[in-house]
Amino acid sequence: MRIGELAKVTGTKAETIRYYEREGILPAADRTDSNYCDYSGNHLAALTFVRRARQLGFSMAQVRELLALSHHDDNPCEDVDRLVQQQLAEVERKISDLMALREELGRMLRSCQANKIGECQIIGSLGRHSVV
Amino acid sequence: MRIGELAKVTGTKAETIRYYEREGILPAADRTDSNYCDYSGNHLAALTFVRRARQLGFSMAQVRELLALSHHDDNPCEDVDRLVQQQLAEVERKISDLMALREELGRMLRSCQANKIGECQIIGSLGRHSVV
DNA sequence: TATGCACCGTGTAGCAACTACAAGGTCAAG
DNA sequence: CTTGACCTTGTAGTTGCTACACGGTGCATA
Repeated sequence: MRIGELAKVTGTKAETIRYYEREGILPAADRTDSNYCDYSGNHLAALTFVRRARQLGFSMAQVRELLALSHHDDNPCEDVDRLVQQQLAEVERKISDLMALREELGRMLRSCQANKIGECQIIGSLGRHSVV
Repeated sequence: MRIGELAKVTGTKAETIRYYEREGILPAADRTDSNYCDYSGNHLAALTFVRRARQLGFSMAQVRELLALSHHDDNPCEDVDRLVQQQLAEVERKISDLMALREELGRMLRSCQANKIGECQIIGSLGRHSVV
């Protein structure tokens, strides 16, 4: 399978695949006589794994850990659990930050009854207080 | 006021302040005889504005716009409103993305009853489906 | 057989928004 | 007069890609 096809079936840009290979996130592909990359089902599986983990918000470093863990079938999965829990906590933190922001932005919009910048509460509020 | 003091009162790193100046987000500071930066109350106000806008999730480009708008007291504040509304919409999009992620991660955690990587549903689920 | 076009490979540079040095200058206290 | 905290400039690193430019390859069509 050439890089374009792998790109298409995984919804990943070819350049991103090359980047993963360079970074050692994906194993190097075989090469044809004319130096084209030749990807196997293993590559497809690995790339799918990586993309999915990235979509779930795991960092590249965490993806490396998950990949390493996934290669040891006999180990307990506490470590995987821990990574997922960490990520869940991180996501929850982000959600609550963003909800605070949403409140603040909503307040700003409601506060502005003026129609000149000079009296605009929004512009004013940017200068004064600190967030939350 | 020297850069260290401005940094302290605004909770910004000195290097970040220099970066803002280089980028033209903040006006250049005056210099003392020994070439130290000398910041005024205007700089403090501008930096406070910038930091607050950044904390609210506005991009540097948006901050530039907000700054430009804030300098025209007589203009209507529709444009400011529009920027805040855009940002609010963006924040809401991020919140819903993250809530979907939270669901997914929670599902993964609950699904794993195994204690070996080989049977781990979490590792398994990373390989198979696509995100929502 | 020639040629055109889509594809591929390598290498390098760019994005956002900082952050982290290194190498050297300045200033006040002890 | 030296120590230490502060300051300056310049450069390079961070994360996770993305976007070229330049040249080679493969296949269908004229």
